[in-house]
Amino acid sequence: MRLSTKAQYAVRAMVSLNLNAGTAPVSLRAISEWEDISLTYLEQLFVKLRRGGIVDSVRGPGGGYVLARDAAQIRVDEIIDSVEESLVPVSCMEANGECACSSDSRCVTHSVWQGLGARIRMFLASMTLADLTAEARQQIKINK
Amino acid sequence: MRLSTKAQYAVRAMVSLNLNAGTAPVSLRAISEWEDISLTYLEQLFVKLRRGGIVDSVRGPGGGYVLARDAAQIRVDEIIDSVEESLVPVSCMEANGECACSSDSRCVTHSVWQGLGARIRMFLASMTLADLTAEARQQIKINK
DNA sequence: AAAATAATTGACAGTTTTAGTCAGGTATGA
DNA sequence: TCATACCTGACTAAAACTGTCAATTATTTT
Repeated sequence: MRLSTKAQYAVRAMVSLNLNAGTAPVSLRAISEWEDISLTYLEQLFVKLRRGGIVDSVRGPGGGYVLARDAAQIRVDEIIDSVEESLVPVSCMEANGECACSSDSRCVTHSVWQGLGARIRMFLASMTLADLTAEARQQIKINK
Repeated sequence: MRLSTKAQYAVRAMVSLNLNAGTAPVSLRAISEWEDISLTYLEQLFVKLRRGGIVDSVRGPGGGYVLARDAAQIRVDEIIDSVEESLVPVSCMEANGECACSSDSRCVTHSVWQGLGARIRMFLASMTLADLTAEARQQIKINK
């Protein structure tokens, strides 16, 4: 029941992006240094985040990435969805909650996984990037 | 964010065991046939379930496995713990909630994972084997 | 126009985990 | 003692994870 580092990195990178968002776009190189994540790996993640409508890219010198919309409108589950990490706990079950199993007893236990998946989704959908960023600012202030 | 098949199989096998529990112990061979799970794989799982205090084994001819205590006293999270599937969503975090990370921003996102882990645990701890078995009986009745 | 910057893409590879199988050994009841 | 059933450890094929590398395209600055 592990969340992949891909998902963890994506969320961290997004917090970092928002923390350092000024008037100018933020380059992946900068995030790479701040967060100590491989630049090329970040590139992979941000391609997906862009396709997912989470960020917009700005090309050329001084370019980088900016939030596609307000941080308060970006939910954590959207970030994880974008990098293609399934939040459904079992493989045979689709995002809509349907299942293609034959065995009876198997589908009984499925109600458990289905309920679990719904809780996970609900929790991650209840948090926005703005929440996390505010928490991060608080944390940094304490550590000073 | 997948639950391993190990955990899924363990829960299914426990439901099957409880469904078919009479006066005699239930053999793994029987569960293997009912649930279409490899016998040797089941053996691996039940060694751990026994060590986890979920089931007791009865050796010799006519032997098999029985519940170590009443089904209503066996929580789903205990079953999953027994087969050694971590319910904590990130690797650096221990079951106690502590984390050994250095980066500040990383630990900010950790509060998210920590909260998520707690929800998962809470949900799975709220369900007992008796609940699942009752649900299974209901399901079987409907399908008839 | 040229150069520099930065995003974009696709192929590839090492490592780890998963999901089992296989070959035996050990304890128990009939 | 013999069949049954549990117990153990080693082993393996396949998949997923976690990146790296090389090359390309687009944009802005000089």
